[in-house]
Amino acid sequence: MSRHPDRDQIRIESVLSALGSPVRLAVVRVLDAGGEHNCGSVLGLLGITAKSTMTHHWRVLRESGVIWQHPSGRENLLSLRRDDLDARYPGLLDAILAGADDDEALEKARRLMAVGGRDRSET
Amino acid sequence: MSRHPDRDQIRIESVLSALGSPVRLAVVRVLDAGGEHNCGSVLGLLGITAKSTMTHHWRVLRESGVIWQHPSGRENLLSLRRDDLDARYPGLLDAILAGADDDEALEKARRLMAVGGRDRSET
DNA sequence: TGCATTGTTCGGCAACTTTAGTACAGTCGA
DNA sequence: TCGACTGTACTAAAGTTGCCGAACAATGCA
Repeated sequence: MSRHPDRDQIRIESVLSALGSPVRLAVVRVLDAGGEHNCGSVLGLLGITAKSTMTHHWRVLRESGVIWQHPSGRENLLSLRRDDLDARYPGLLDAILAGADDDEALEKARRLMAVGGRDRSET
Repeated sequence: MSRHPDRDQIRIESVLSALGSPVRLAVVRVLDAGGEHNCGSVLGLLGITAKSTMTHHWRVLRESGVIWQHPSGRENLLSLRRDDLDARYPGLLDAILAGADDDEALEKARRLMAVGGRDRSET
């Protein structure tokens, strides 16, 4: 069931397209913030989504080399492959995570402006 | 015909999914290496592909905020939005471009090994 | 003005992605 | 051993992407 690529089998295109999805980027942010998670706990933090849907996303993240996924008891623990990603692509993950935070802050600020400052240009 | 996002409308997910494609990543590497290009010159460097296919890729790169595309005479000049990307996501573009170079070098080395060193594990 | 050049738009097609429902397999606790 | 729990496998529908040919628009040169 596994299929994790070795460190030197990771390709940047796969990493980028894996992270170029809102759901999967959110997963990676959760994993970066916390320690160990099982599938269900991440699923809870993201709000909705069916288990089978997430199984699909786990596979994309796993096969692109972004996460480790290993069974432990009846759970399947998830963790970021930070060491491998940092080794292959120094600064990439940090830049992406910082960028995601930045986007979120910017979005939040924009919403405040829309309420307090009379939004002028949006529909 | 344009539709370029403002700097603060750029979202990291769009950038990542734009660059998570071999063709578009190659385009960005070409733009990073050289100065100004028109559509045809990049198309030539990538080998094949129909013009209309590339028009599609230009749009993805343009609308995600990765490139500028502006008409000049009968050509359409392309350039990387390096300043905007660096401002929004410091280190991201450098990490990606370095990673792409690294992947390519690794791939090249692997091919040499396969010829000289008797490849053991591949199909 | 006529023609070649440059790239866009449009329509269609195949392949892939995302999502979810249902059924199932492994593990832990009672 | 039985049942609850965790997650995968399989299937399928809906949407998206990538690719291309043909027609079109804009420009510049002769």
